[in-house]
Amino acid sequence: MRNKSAELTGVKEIARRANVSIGTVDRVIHNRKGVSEKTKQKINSIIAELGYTPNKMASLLAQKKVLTFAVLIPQASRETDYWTYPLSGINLAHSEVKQFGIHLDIHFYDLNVKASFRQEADKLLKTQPDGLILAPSFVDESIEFISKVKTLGIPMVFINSDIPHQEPLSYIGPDLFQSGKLAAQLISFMLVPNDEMLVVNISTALENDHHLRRKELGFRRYFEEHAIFNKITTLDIKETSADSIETAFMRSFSHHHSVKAVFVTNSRVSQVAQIIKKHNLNVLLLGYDFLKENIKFLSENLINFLICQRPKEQGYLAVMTLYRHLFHIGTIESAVYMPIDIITRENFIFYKA
Amino acid sequence: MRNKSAELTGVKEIARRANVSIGTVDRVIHNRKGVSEKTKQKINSIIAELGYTPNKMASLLAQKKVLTFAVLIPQASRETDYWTYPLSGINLAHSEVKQFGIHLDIHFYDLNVKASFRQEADKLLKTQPDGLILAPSFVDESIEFISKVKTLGIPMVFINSDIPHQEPLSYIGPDLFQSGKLAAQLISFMLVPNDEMLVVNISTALENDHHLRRKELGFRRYFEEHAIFNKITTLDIKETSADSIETAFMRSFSHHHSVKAVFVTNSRVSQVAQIIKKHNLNVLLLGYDFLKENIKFLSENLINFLICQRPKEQGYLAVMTLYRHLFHIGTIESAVYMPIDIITRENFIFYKA
DNA sequence: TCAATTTACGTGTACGTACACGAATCTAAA
DNA sequence: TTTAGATTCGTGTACGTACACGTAAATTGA
Repeated sequence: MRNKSAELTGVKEIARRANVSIGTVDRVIHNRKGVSEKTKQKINSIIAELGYTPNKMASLLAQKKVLTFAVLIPQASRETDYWTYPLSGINLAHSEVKQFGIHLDIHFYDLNVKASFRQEADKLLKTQPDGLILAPSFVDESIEFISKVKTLGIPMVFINSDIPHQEPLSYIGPDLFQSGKLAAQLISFMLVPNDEMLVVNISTALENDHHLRRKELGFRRYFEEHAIFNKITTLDIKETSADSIETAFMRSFSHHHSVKAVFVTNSRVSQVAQIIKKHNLNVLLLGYDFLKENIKFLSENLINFLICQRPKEQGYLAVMTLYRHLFHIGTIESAVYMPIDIITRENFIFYKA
Repeated sequence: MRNKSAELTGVKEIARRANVSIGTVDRVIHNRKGVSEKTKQKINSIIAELGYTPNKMASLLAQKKVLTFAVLIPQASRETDYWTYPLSGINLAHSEVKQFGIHLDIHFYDLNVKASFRQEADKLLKTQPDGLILAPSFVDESIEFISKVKTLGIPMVFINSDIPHQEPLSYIGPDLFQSGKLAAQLISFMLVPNDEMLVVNISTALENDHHLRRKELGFRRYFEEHAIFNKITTLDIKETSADSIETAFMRSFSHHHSVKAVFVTNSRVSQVAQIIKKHNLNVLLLGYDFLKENIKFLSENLINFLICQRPKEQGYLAVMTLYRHLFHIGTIESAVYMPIDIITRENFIFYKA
């Protein structure tokens, strides 16, 4: 006898108090049928009285449960290694939970090829995963996919971007509008009357630029709210080759004589930094994301601020959220907006992307 | 037979391959004596070959292990509720790991009473904890305590501040010097020639002000490195009553006619904000920590930047680090420097302190 | 060489839960 | 009353590991 006293818990004790066997208690706990209403109530009341919570370790052990989480996110590309960060967060989390029998089934799609999303999504569904982590970059394709997932009853977590009215288990990612406001505030500190600003949205025609719009809206809102009337010009660039960007940017820049600050609404800010360096322009430059290229220009002082929303932590939290949901650990928040981090030359070395 | 095939792992399989019983394998795994060198080597090589890792669930279940983590941190006080944040992180982590048999034994000391540290430290040691989380605010007292802890072989994590040459399992907290540099950079954006700056260190005589010095050093270093020669004045205030601070601050302020920015090196920045509000002064104000009072002034635009180092996450990580250490999950880094977060009026609502 | 140790190993039970199987009781139709 | 069928419940084994206990083999001393 290992534990002398205090055998206050466990199905055995419940069974003893209810004058039934542990099998019956087990049935009640898992709402299986085959128990009379009377004994079920009796057992439930004892469970409540004892504040019984099942021993996870024993439960997992007995179940020999192996859960598979499917992941569907963009492939990191030559253009940007952004998605390596969420991926590393996902892998980190996995390394912590795999001992509890959790497997990962990771699928990548190409941000430039919508068909690849469909293809991987279908492939993924066939494996019947127990949970899904999705970066819903393509809106229509995602909605179609999500409806299938929902009918299968697979819990789902969105990361990086949300899609309205889809109600996943949880959304983990940024609040785009607010991050635009923050960019505006940072610039506003250094603004004097008559300074102009440039908002640069760079994306291929294929990509959904909804994200960028939200940021720009937040950016402009800030100045409205604070009654700051410096001129803001928007520059949309739909062709992402270096030359195209340079041509478009320099044309716009030459039209506006007192541009003091440039706000690039996504991680392509390094391409603008390159141009600024080449033409030796004197402007404040703000952009997004902790990417190698961006950090390079940040440390050269060509980019002044990077706004970042913990891509690695997003991946980590996504896995942990599914894990916690399926193992009934704690409560799950339906949306986790990541902190909006400000990265500068002085703090980037401590940033854990 | 639940698992049809793939019985590739587990002590049983090891035992089978080595032609021994699981008892012998068990002895080898736990380096217990009573195994011949030959079979030990054989078993070890099979373990290596199989890449065997013990099933934590089964192991914990069999051990019926209950681990106690002792925590020794300052009591949150009227002056500052800072320590409620690390505490909440500790509790959050606990809620996630208590199902694995981890208990917490939390002790608080009074930052104004050194004796309370000693007292609680002694009390704590008597309970023979399996791990310790320590905020070593008082240097000498901590060193004495730490040596006792070390002789007992109790793994230990420091949070919030470090003590050199003590080599805990891990240090989790800020890099003070670097955060001072960041403050300097933020100010430098808005600086014009002849602007002056004020560095304000507020602490009781009892407290160790080593922290504040490190930040000030970083702050000054930034300007040196960038060859910026605006005047910086240091103001040390050793009496923390509101009146004393106001008198000292206003005296200094009136001596320097073009103070553009004030850098308060700890969380007492709200007291300075109060003065600035009262006297309607027009200066940039930077300080530390996500406290209610500070946030109030931040949203009133009286404080412009708060530097924050995730106190909640520090507590969370401390518990998780001990947990992971004792359960042999992953590898433990000897120092985890928290990201240096910049909090402004526009992003504070998303900050998870 | 034989007993007394020591060394080396095997066996059995326990941890708390899950679940298959089967036994007992009850209900209702013949 | 008999019996088929449903309902309600108990029993046994398994999950992978830890550890106490017991036993066989090797070693030592005389």
